[in-house]
Amino acid sequence: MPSRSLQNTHIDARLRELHGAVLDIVGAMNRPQRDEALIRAAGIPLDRALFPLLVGIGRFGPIGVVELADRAGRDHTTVSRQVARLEELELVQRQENPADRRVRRVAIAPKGRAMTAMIDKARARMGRAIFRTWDARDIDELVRLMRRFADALNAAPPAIANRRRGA
Amino acid sequence: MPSRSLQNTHIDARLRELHGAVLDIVGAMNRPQRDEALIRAAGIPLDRALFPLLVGIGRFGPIGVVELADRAGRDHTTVSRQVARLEELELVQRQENPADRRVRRVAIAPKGRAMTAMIDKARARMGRAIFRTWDARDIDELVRLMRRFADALNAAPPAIANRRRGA
DNA sequence: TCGATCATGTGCATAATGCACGCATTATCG
DNA sequence: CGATAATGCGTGCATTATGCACATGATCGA
Repeated sequence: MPSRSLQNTHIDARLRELHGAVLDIVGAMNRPQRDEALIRAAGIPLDRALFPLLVGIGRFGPIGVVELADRAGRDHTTVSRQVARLEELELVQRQENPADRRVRRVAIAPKGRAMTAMIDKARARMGRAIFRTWDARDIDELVRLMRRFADALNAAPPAIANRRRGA
Repeated sequence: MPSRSLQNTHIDARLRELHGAVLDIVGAMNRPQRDEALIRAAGIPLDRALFPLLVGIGRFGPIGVVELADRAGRDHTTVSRQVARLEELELVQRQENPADRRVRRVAIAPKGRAMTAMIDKARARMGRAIFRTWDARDIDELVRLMRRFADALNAAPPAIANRRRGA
């Protein structure tokens, strides 16, 4: 078994590569053209700022405003306003929660569901194109390891990284 | 060999899981608390908007404003202004490029290098904590597959996804 | 050589963002 | 219990980030 310092050297080198890959992926996701292409594909005009929230609500909803804001990395007041706009567009709806009447869970509305469905289809098309040449085993491994990595990231010590969902 | 439709079914299911993991990772990276914790660790106060650019310049610099803007997912005019502020703070410097005098390559300055070095150290600490319990093989696979995934994402057909660096 | 393309930057109007604060509800603890 | 802290949400308000239109200088291509 290699020494601790050798292990760290190995990990540090991999960490640097990993960071590069994460930056590329985050960059790709943050690119507004991406959203706009998907939005056009969905046929409904939508402000760029609203798009990630709609996707998040479709994916994780019904969800509270605070948690949604945490996911989006924005202040909850900002998200609150944007959710209000999404509600005006009838893409989502806020519903009272009898169990805890502090939270107003935001759920996707039929119109919004239709939109996220088209977006999902576009994403699936893109994904199939990307992974066409991949071994099934590599795909499975990518998914498994990225899931594990994401979980570890969100469970990381608050002092260095960040906390999540009160967990 | 399974039929094409079965393959697609399998890929679609994995794609959905993958999307979830990507959202979690992007969410973690976009969380402002993360940046602020790292900035505090580095000891120098820095606007949140400037932080990702400084990291990007430290990582990919010397780099042109347009390419940097593309990576950040912002308009190049916005990035141009923010780079100007970073230069005022003496964290980066813009240098003329004799080979192509249109571009002013942005490079990290000593003061900025010191800052990114501290940030890198903090990230490495976090990374070691996260991967402490991982097999070396899993780490290697994660890095390899995420790199491949990131490359594929950036090479994806512009119509559906996005283009990158004029490529 | 000359029009197209590219990298960069400025003026300007707009939209997004976050903070301070308040309200209502729930959790905690003596 | 009962008081107090903590949580979730939303509004007013000031600030700033952002993007578009546009201009300039440089390079490329035919």
